[in-house]
Amino acid sequence: MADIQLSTAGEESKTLPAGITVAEAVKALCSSKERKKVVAVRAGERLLDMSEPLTEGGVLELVTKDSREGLNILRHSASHIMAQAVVELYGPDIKVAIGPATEDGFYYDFDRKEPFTPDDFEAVESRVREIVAAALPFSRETLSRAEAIKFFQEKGESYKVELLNDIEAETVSIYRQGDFVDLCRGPHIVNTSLLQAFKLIRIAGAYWRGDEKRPMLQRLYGTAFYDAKELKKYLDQLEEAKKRDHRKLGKELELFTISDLVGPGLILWQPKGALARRLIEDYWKDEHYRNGYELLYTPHIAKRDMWATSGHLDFYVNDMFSPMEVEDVSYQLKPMNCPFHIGIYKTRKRSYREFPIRWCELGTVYRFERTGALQGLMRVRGFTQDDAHIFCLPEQLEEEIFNIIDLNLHILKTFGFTEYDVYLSTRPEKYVGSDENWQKATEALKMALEKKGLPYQVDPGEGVFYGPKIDIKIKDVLGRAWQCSTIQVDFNLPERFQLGYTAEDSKEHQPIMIHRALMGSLERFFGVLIEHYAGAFPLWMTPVQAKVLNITDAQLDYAEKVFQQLRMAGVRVENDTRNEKLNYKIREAQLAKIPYMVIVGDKEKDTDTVTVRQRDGKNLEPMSVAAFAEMIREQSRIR
RNA sequence: GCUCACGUAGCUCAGUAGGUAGAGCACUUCCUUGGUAAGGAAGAGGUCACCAGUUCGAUCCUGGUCGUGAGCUCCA
Repeated sequence: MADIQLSTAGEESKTLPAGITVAEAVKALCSSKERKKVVAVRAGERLLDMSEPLTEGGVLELVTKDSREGLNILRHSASHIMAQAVVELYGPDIKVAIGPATEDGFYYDFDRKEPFTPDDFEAVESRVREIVAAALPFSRETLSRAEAIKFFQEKGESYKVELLNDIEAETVSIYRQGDFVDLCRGPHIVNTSLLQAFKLIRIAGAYWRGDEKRPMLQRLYGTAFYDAKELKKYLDQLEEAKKRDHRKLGKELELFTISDLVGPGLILWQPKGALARRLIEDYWKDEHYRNGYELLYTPHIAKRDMWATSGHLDFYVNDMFSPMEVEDVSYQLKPMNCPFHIGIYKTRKRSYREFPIRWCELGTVYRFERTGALQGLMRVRGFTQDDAHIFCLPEQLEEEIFNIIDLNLHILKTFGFTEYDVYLSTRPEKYVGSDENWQKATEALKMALEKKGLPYQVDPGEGVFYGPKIDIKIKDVLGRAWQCSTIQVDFNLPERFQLGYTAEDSKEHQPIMIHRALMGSLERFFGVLIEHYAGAFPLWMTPVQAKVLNITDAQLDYAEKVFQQLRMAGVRVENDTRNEKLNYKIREAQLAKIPYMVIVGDKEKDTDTVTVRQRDGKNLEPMSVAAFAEMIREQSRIR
């Protein structure tokens, strides 16, 4: 065979014999240190196993263990190994479906009559370890689609046959390790011994191909890393996330509750949570006032006819609560605030001179969610949107978007979120509005993002049917992403409600409408905040800033005086005058994550001072009550 | 909604070859007046989620309902 020219990215090419395997090529091209980290290579579009022969010259892009892709390869292989273990353990009456790598691990779906139990974990894990110890090579074979269909049909693997029927290519690949054979594009690790750090995480049901009309399969989730330390880090992070779970902290800190009395997905804000929410709302309102918004209030129900006009009955009924009859008229609990704001817009004729009109509302909406979807504060049936609608001229669109992004990032920053993923969603298949408008609006969103210098990803076709949108997913302190902010251009509602304004030409035109929410849902955002701060809120939004702790009953009167003085100075303060030891009181205040403990004993009483213990356990120098109040005021200022 | 698991005092959890229950914390009272993460004692508190069935008898077994969790689906 002839020679071919191969090189790795950025290096000089070498002449090597055609038909050489990837492993041999890598050996020839890379240092031994580099070589150890390589698990596959990318040649053009394709990822290649180490064992694949190279017949054409070109540039090989190394896929290393420390890359995302390299990790995905390991995890994908891990799913095959787990499937092998399961098939070997639970016999021939089990069918395998699919087993890809995911964001933080992998899964494999099985069709098996008996449910897996946590006890099976042990068995599967130890079987996996045996397979790993056996260092079985992953071998790749290619065959025609027809051959593959025949092969899997004979094995009774009907899911694989179905997959094959949907594949268009005439040649497919299968991978074999030991006696386990799976339809797979690859690539895979060289042999099973590379799987050194793995763990089964959980069992769950999953529909075949995500379709609830099709059979429910059993999905085993696991995760894998090249390095045991990485696995430990991941498991520790899961542990940490569990500690921060807003449902757990919400209960412990008495922030919110969900009661059987009231119903699932409906949030009861307890005094401390309600206070934190008020502080968030006040901040939000102030910030909006400063940015030229006007505040609105609108009701929770409206005539069903309105929802017919708005189009919600056509495209949103499944997410709405059932209607109610009032004096023979049908009313509807609101799933969105927009039509109400339109009701206010339509109170009189509007002039272009008024634009942009910026109206905001903390509007509580109700959406029907299937019981299985509900989750703490994160997914509920009644929630408050920090909503706003901006009515503007086409030429104002870009600047308005820019201003919204600006305000958005500013507010997120105040809550400690400075990292985000930004997505621009473009026109979906089903849409309303003219192509020209879509293009203009998408362009305006894009320009605003670029002017702001925000890196973003385009989500083609993911826009809402009525207009393109920007979504901002914030990253919390554990690096988890939460979708909160959304900015959407709407061509639909102005048309449906026949909105107009008189332009310079004294003719009627249709305004552009922007919907946007920054925190998204106050409930969910609060949930994210609880987890982000692990319940230890910053001073400005913590419900209790300080707690007065007296040492003995001898200081009861002084403690009361200090407490009153702080309260009058605007400090959110509590007074713990119970007949308990200081240690005990400190422990409780600490667990309640109160930023400052104000300790008053005889020493303080005699000198008219307080000793302040911080949440981090450090003591401040004794100071006057006035000085402490001033310190709190200073530190509570939002920058 | 679907699959699996779970549902015992305010909270965290024990428990019972099926004979109507227990701990720690919290709560109340008393003793103690103690300087930086739990002082001691006593008391009160539960139709063991709800409804049916099996049984002489069910918190425990069976079925259903409701709720919770993990996913699927969906999304603020």
